[in-house]
Amino acid sequence: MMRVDTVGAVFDALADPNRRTLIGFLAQRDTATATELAAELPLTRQGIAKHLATLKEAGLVRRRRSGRETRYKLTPEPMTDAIAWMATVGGQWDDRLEALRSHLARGEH
Amino acid sequence: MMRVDTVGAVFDALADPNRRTLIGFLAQRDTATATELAAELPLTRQGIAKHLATLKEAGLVRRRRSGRETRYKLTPEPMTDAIAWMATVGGQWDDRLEALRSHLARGEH
DNA sequence: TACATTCGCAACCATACGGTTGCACCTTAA
DNA sequence: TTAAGGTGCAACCGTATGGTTGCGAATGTA
Repeated sequence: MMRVDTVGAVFDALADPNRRTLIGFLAQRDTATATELAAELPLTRQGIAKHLATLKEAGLVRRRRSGRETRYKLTPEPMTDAIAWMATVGGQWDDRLEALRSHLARGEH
Repeated sequence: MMRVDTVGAVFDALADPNRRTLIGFLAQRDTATATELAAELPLTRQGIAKHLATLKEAGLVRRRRSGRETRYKLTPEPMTDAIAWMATVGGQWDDRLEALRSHLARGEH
């Protein structure tokens, strides 16, 4: 379920280093299960599952059950909202961010 | 003092809604003191000061003492690092982020 | 059927964190 | 010199959060 405060949820999700590591793994492997990811980090499967839950809460990941395993996939679209927020507040102070803001505003997608 | 893990510090700083509000205020007022900002939020001056401290820890704000007051100014440059991280991990999955990544990689700084 | 995987839920624990109050220190103005 | 405004530091408190263990339920395999 997508939260109301997308930007807040995204920043909150990305604030944890383990979660950022998980995102890094998911960026390479297309899809993974909690048990698979637990083999890569010094965390229990349950710990991984919790992190994946908050990532899903932020809309950064999609769960799909297939048989007896649930596979997670990265869905980084909500990041653009967070980026847009940063470009907005920082745009008038930083040239690079202003360039970014106008770039996003130009709607080149 | 600028932290080693810039990206982590930035996400951590932006994860708190009150801190995002503070950044919003600083984006409009150029510079402000903790007591001034305390008048805008339902927080004590000390609470504001703490938040400003973590913002400074992330390099998002600059402190400058002038007489008996210390004024804070927004320095959003570190946000570009955070944006770059998102564009990198999300680039291969999201066209908008990929466009952003290549935009940043084109070296417009 | 029986057994092994894989998962989700719940309880639990320690620590980090947001927020407050209290107070001492420095700077400006009377 | 006294008083007031503005800060910073430290102690303190409650809750949120990262992390664990334990266990029952569902799915796949021998």
